[in-house]
Amino acid sequence: MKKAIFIVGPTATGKTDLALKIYNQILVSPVKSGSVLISADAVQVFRSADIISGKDLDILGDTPIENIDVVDPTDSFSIKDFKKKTELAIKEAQETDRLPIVVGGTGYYFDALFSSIDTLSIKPNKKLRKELEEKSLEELQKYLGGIDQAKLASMNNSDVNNKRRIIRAIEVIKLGVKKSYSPIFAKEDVLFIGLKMDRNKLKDKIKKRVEDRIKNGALDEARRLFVDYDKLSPQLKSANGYKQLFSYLSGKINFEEAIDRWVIADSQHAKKQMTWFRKNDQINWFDVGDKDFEKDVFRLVKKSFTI
RNA sequence: GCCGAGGUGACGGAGUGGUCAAUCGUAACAGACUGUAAAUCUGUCGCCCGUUCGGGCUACAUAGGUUCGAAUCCUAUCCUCGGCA
Repeated sequence: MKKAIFIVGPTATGKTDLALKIYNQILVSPVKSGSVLISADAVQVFRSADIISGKDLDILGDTPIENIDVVDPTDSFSIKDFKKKTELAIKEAQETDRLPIVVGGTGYYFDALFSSIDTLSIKPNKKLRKELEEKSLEELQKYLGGIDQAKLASMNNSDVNNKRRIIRAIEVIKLGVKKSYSPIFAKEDVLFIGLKMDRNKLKDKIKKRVEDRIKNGALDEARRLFVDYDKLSPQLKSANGYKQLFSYLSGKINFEEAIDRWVIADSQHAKKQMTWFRKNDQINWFDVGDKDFEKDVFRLVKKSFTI
């Protein structure tokens, strides 16, 4: 018997919409006391970041959802916070006989729920990071090799060239691993539903969606946040849409270019999300281009939970 | 019409006789990922063979020419942009 539903897939495939439908379906089920919607999204955690980040407030209506609007735009939020909050929400759901439905596109966040990431307890050391960031890649590699040759040797070509990863590695070694977190369940305990879409169609949809968000006041939202730009969380500053509109507001690029770049960033994001999720062989994929895909999803849900 | 600048791979833009299938950036494609993950990083990127290595073909507006050798020099044509008419 599965213990939860995870709805994954690239942006703009209608994950929230499907989650809500399943939520409503389970609401009327005689064997479950309902479900709990939990978001796995690294940007929608921020308050005041609504339109550009694509919170589906309109389709959610009054339906409660966890992990949305949990921090201020100037706060930081990390995978550690996600793991903590999500596990709490899942436990609570289980205690009240409700089914946890985690929906989102941040693959890394999902993975954190299945593995004991020992280094997660090691907080970022701002001073150390600042200090190390000034060093060149070569210097950092040398430094890491000096304190932990094995770690350096274990890093792949991609990571060895990634300053950020080397700095984190050094940080971890300096502070030492303290405690480990055990996962709340295994991948096999989860019914994975993956939504996908033809790449070109997805690109078109992303473009339209960006245009809609502009019509719905994305620029005003960006302006409001831009006032406190220096204090904003780096995560928000670099998030799709925000990054480009901030760039426009600071006069670096014109509006049209900002829009174009936003669309491109979203498409690239979708591609990277697919790269991430493709590795997970537990996912049951559904093409949202198929007319009857929802029926198939419901059939699978029913079968998996006997509701 | 005259004067000036220029036409390079999907795009931007280097290169100004040989080491050029052509630096670099973007886009695209594939991938990595253990506290920034919508982040950060890696690989590929004219076509065809062949394993790394290599080999062949077609290419720097078009057509000729000079030269052992041209994206680079010369001539003509077409086109673009700026200035003057």
